[in-house]
Amino acid sequence: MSDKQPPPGSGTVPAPAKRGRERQRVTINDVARIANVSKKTVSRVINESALVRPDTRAKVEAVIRDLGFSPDPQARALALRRSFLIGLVYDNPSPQYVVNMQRGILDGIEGSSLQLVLRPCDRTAPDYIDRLKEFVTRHKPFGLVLPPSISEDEDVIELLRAHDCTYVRIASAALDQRDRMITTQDDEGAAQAARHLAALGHKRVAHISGPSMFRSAHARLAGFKNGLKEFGLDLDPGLTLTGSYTFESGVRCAEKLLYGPNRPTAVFAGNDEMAIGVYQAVRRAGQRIPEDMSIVGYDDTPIASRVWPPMTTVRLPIRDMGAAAVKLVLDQYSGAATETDVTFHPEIVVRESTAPPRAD
Amino acid sequence: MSDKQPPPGSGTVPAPAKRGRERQRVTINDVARIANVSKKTVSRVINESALVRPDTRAKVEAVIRDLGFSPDPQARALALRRSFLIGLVYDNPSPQYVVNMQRGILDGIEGSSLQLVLRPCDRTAPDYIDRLKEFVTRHKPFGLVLPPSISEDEDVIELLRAHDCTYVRIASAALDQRDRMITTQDDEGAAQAARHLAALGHKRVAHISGPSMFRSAHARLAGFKNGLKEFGLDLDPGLTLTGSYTFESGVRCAEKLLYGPNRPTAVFAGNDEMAIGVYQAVRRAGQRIPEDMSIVGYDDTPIASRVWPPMTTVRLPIRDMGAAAVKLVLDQYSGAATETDVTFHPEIVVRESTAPPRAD
DNA sequence: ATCGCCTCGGTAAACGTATTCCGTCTACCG
DNA sequence: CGGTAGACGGAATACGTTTACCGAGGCGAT
Repeated sequence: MSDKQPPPGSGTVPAPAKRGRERQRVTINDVARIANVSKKTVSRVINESALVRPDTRAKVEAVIRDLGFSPDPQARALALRRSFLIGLVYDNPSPQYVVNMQRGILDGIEGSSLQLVLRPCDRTAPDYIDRLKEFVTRHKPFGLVLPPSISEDEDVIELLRAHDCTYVRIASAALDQRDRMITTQDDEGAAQAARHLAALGHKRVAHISGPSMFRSAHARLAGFKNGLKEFGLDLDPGLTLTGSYTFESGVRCAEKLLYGPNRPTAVFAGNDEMAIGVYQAVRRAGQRIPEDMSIVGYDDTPIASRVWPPMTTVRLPIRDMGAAAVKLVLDQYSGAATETDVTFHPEIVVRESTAPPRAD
Repeated sequence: MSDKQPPPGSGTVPAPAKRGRERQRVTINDVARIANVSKKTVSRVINESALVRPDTRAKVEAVIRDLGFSPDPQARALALRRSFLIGLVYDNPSPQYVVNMQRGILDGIEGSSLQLVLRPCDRTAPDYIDRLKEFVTRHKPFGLVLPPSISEDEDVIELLRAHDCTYVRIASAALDQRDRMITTQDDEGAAQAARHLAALGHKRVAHISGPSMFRSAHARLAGFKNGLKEFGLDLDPGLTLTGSYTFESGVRCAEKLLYGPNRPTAVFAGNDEMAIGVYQAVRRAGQRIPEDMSIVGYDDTPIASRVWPPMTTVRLPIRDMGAAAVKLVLDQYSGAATETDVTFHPEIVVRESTAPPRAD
């Protein structure tokens, strides 16, 4: 059926089969007509405007349900100059971290009309900021979720501000500004790791930190030092290496520790990915975990509980953080005057990769 | 600020700063004006129409570059009734598989104006098909990539056909129809695993297959049997278990094998995720890999080379497959009469989780 | 009864691109 | 030099939604 009234008197053309498409898409006009309201009122209902009486709203919503109407995202995007895409912009080298973040975001957009689009990028690429800018100006995302590293790039933040693009940062609490942010107490998590190892009796402990580009790397290093200090221990600078949050870098650093002077009895890695690298190096050297070397990771990604022995690590509720990030984006849109930052607390989960050091 | 043009003749306002927004978005009209062509010609250039002279095309393209113009995706989507989103619809229980597939798709859309959106779903949910339908009708994706399990659901295919939504299936070669498909010779890969184990001297081998919902599970089981047969071996039905492609199911099945009668000396798991579960169970039982139990996985996801000992597995070029899938979608759009299916061949990569069985 | 707020309607114009239906002009081939 | 196919223009409309501007009616409070 055409939704256009044929001009009265021109009864010649059958009219119905408008265009080749079988059944025409139901539009906001149909809803308005059937519900006996104006299309603007329908629009008001859809956009959650408060200026609509409850019974009217109910009536419109009933028609919407009956007709199975849902507003065309492309048309809305064009009119609102804002699409309904949530962009996940990441350059995190740990795939597991990214997967968990994705899950969280998907949890968060459940029930909304948002879609998750992936925007991996390479912070070392020269055109990285331009590509991001192009994405923002072209696709006008509804919101952006910025996990660590990206979230700590002030150029990015400035860019997003300039184009008033909604964003939520996920970052270490170290950042000065706490607006629109999901923070984690990385120093606290690292301190827990330090206390755990110190309590087991380790004296010579090593740390493999993440790349300096990540604030979390600094925060975890600092927290680890502080935790050790509580037990009167110092972190030997010679046992403080810098990796890149990747498996391979974990292997490399661990090998330096194993074959260098002053071999440590325990290693705290900046993330699970590198900790698994330490596993590999220790195993390759024919040594045992935890008897010959205790290992602690960070993040508690799935692999931590899949390796043998199951790995002691600091749990970060990455998935929950992703969901919370979306919630903040949504809140910012609806103008709800809720909190603009959420803090998550890490917690050590002790498994079997840590034990007292062997008596030498 | 009103966005209404002042009536001509009222030369009081400076006019340029139209709307509060700083710099106005450059549109196709600007390009047409500056390039001295009609906006239709610009549209023709953008949409790769053949009916445009090379020099005209060059001129327009130059202006496009100078102005930094790029057509508004939302407006295009509205006009073309087709968005520029590539949907990855998956229910694969192995996160690593999904990550690799994502990477491949991202490789594939590089340089195009497409975006990757994630559509996880649950094939066991009652409304799973309705939700997919809603996505397709509402967002009118440019194309869908369907990895195994989803790709094997004929209801889905029928749905997509009805809404003429472009899609590409990734599936075991077992499927009868080979159109719009990325196929892998799963039986061949499994046969390689069988030959490898048989050549090492294993007689009692077990198989943990994936859920019957996946064709790959059947293909790998069949291929494994055939491979064994080449060496005069049979697959004991009692040593043929069915998992769900998850780590936990791998653990459960392995425990049955370890503590059941007729303990095997080698296990071939339907994917890496389950194979890692076998690792776990064997380790938990205090046994050694590969001395007490040889293990072979499937997929060669990153975890395979991260565990200890590095795992022998059958490599599937998942990332390449994802990229190839996008290529097929793009080809279908441009009407290029290229091949409509691509076949990938798996290849066993021998690491250290397999060895001859101990002499009992 | 009157004022003022809340609710809702009508019309028209955006938003930026694609498409359709011609018609005109150029260039090239024979 | 004529014919023809290819290249391009102009104007209008569609795509489906939002929004601006105004105004009208209803209802409770004063």
